[in-house]
Amino acid sequence: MKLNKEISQDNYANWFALYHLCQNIGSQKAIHISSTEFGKILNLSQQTASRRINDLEEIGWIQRKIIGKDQVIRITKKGADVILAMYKNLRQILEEILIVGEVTEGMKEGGYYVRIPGYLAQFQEKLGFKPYFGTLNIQLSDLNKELLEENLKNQIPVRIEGFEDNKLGRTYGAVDCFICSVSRLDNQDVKVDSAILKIKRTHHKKNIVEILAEDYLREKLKLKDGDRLRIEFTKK
Amino acid sequence: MKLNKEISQDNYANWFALYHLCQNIGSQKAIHISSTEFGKILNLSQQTASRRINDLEEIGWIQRKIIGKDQVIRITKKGADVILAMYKNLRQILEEILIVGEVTEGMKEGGYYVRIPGYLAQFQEKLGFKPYFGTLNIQLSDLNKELLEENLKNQIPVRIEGFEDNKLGRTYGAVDCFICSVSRLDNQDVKVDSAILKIKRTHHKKNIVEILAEDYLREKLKLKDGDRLRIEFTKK
DNA sequence: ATTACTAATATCCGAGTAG
DNA sequence: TCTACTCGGATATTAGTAA
Repeated sequence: MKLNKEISQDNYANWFALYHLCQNIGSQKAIHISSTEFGKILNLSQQTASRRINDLEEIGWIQRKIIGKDQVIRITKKGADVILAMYKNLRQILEEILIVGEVTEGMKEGGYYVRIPGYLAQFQEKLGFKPYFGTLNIQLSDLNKELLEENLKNQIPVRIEGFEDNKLGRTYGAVDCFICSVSRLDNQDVKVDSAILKIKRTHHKKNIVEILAEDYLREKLKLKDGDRLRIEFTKK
Repeated sequence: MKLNKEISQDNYANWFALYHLCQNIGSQKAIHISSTEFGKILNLSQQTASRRINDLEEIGWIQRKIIGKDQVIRITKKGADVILAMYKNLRQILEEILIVGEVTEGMKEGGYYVRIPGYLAQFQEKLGFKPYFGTLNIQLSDLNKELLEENLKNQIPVRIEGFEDNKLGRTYGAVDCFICSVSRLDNQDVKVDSAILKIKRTHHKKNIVEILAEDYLREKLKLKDGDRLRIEFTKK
């Protein structure tokens, strides 16, 4: 009984059709494809594939030219934006679901910084807490690391300035911190304000992140090696 | 006539249901949601929403507990992987569609490097071509820049080593190059082997990328300011 | 309240086919 | 060949309820 031909933007058949088109366009700017071929891609008949293409054109997600037997399709800006919007949504979802890592042993570089008075004073002043004298190390999967890095790009770091120790005659470099909160995966009620320590010369191989907090996190969250933690950014 | 209840993984109704669930779970590990509420999110009836939840559970994308009137849903690993797979596919699509920028004026830092013999010899040796004495500057949108950065992470750079010039008594830092090819958006047939110059002290504000090639790209591709170029990375 | 069954109905798909 | 129409049958959704 509906009069508008149900060609709406939240029709997921259309979304999937666009998605598959994009996948098959690859790096060309346009694709020559018949409705039969497209039907094969979508696991649908030529007739339905043809209707999909029509619908996508009506929505304005694609542009299409039929020249004789040849049909040339290109994705419009509007269509690319639809893909982009979904991409961004998925990224957000994954960041929320997946920024999770395992507690791993040792207090490495991070702990070193906390114990140097020139840094410690700054941590205390700029982070708003006096950090425990060691850091908690979190091991991330490649994907988690990647997602974390992407996330950090959108954060404004707390910059701990470098300084010189004249007596020792040596220089200490600047360090960036990223405010976050950490919690056990199995108890989201207790979230501890923390900071990720971003040290210049990072391990490129090991996806380990160092967490700074006021409390001794292993005790506070009753953590042992291998326990899983979620890192969150209490953002905007 | 089909006996298997058509609860398949490539059923996009299920995919969208999972997607919307994820969006509403947010950073909680689980969500309390009734089928009526879920129906509102999906723009579907309570009955259909209920069936969707059942289906998702059967596929193994979610896990669900009904305790009295309360229904608690959590995404399984398998479900998260489905989202992740789509994310990765979209990223690939966007990289192919969207790594596009506008030609902008000037030969900036890049050109400087090419003219220094200590660098030039290395460019020639390691890139396999003797670069033109200036670079082409490409202005990227924030998103394009972001996608490019992500892409570069997966590339192995050609490292141009730093060196010292004893006569001048100064040091030159290392530079990373990323092999790519560039082409006009409106003529994908001509692709020019090039390299992105990754200079340490990048403009953090301006999303400008510098391209090195054997030919004078402005001439070779008949470019003027504002023309759009696609940057591609030939295969993985 | 809930979830979810069954039956009625709305929607979608593809065979046949025209242009 | 192509695209894309009509229309009957297949499938999905919802209304009415039960539990």
